Amino acid sequence: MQDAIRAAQSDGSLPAFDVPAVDIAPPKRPEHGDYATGAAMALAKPAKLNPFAIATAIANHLPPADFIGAVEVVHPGFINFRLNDDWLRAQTEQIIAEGDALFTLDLGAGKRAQVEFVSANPSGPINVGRSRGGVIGDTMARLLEAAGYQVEREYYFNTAGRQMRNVGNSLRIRYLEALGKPITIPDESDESFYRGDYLIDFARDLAAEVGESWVDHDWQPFKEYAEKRMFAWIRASLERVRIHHDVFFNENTLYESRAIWEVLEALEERGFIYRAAIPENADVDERDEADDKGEAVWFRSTRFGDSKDRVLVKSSGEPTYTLPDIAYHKNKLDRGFDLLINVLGADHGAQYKVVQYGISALGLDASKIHVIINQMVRMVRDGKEFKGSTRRGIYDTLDDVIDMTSADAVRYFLLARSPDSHLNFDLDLAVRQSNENPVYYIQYAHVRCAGIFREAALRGVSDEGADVRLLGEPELKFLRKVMELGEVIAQAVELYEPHRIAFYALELANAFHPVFDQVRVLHSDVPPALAKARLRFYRAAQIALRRTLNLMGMSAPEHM
RNA sequence: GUGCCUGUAGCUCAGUGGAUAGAGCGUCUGCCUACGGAGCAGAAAGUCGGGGGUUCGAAUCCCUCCAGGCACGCCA
Repeated sequence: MQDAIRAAQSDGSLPAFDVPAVDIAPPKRPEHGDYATGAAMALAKPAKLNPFAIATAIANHLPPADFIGAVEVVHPGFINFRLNDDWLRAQTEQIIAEGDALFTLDLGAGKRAQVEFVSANPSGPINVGRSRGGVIGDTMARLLEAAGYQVEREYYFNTAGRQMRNVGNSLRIRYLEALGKPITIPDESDESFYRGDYLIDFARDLAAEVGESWVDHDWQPFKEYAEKRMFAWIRASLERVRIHHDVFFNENTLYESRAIWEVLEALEERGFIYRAAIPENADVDERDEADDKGEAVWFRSTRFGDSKDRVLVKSSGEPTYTLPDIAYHKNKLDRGFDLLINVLGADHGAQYKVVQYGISALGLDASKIHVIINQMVRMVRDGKEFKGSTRRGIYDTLDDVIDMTSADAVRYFLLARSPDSHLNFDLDLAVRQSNENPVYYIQYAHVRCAGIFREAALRGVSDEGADVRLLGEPELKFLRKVMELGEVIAQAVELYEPHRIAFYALELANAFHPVFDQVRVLHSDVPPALAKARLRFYRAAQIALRRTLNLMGMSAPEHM
């Protein structure tokens, strides 16, 4: 397109103006072609010509290409393109040749990307809310791989804080309980006590393992035991939905390596640090409290537009969460990734801003870091929201939801929404309609392909030596949809919107089923040469469907 | 109160400044002597939360109001 505009300018068909980026996209209505652009309308002003004349000039200067069929210019100035039918038929062989690597792009060739997601501390089983970030992150990673990136999946966690100490203490109480020792379970108002049933199970196992030998131990070994068990559980739950991480990064290593203190020094050298009891821009209320507090170390985040400065080191000498968070992101950048993606729940969105300010304050390139903030998952049952509680037998753990539906359904449900959209997970619907949801519609398309090949094998029909030029219009319609996959991957990666693949999958299945209904392979009316060609087509279709399912981390079943 | 997110068909949600706003589910009407009917063909169903503005053109960008969610600690 841009070449055509330049060519038109150079021979005087169009006046001189800066050639803009041109959007070409499949239009909503099929009669408007396979791809269309309204670029001429946008150029009307700089070119000082009417849009139809511009569109005509561009169309006349388009460089020849074998994949372009008809080009038409339509009032008020749209240019509509149609793919060349023979080129499209030939794509059948191309799709089969590419196989499971179908539409692997070179966007990220030679580049390394890292996706950090889930990152839940091992204090309890993973819930559906966190799993949403898990599915988004893993799908993003799969899409980045398809775009050509070398991808690392990372899980960041902290086991040194109060949260895990409380888990250790809670397990210790349950352990003593399991041994029949006199103990008192803290009441509901004590939020430091973890009430989940799983700690009772852990305690029983531990008691069986070590007997009474731990009765005089403090919380520490209990914490370590719980941590080990919890991580094994979380990893196993994630594995059920085909999520795994390459690197588990312990925040503690940033303390051990003194990395956090180096970051603090660097910020200080750059003038972003001061020590005071209250922030420099404190309001009246805070001034009143000044006497009660010792001196803390502050980060001048207000220089970056933050509403207030942030404490990095408390008056007790202990760092807040913010300091290691900044150090962690510096660490990621130091590891030389070209692209860093961080999948966070909405409840961590504000904290991320401060990290971004910290990275900028260090003089590092914050533009390599991209955050996908996903909104909360609301669990709904009987039309009402509920908060999950394993103890009370109300399900919101990933395991529970998988058990009630399926791993594939969970992946699809959690993926098929814009991350910005609040997600209502209706348990009744997920359970009751598990056979009616889009997951099965998509997978069924793949199953139907598999069915054809089973039947073809029985009847001794093969696609060897097929002539794809025999394929008809219904098949071409489906191939046009397949050809959009590359653009879907590119957009999902460039916009950090992995949910796009889920909607594409539905469209692909939607394009498939009518063809299946209409285009028979193993029927007496179908001449052998045509049957071969059609079988070849279904082989390509199956590959495209499987590729799409794989990108979503879903299985491509042969039977249902 | 401030910041971020959301508001589109009965429900759950897509939608890139473009042409007549889409899908799944639900509802209604047809289609099983053809490779799996978990399917196909079709229909009904919309003040794109309200109001202004920018633009040749707005669900999309800007302002404002309304409604809902999340976050706003020397917690982690």
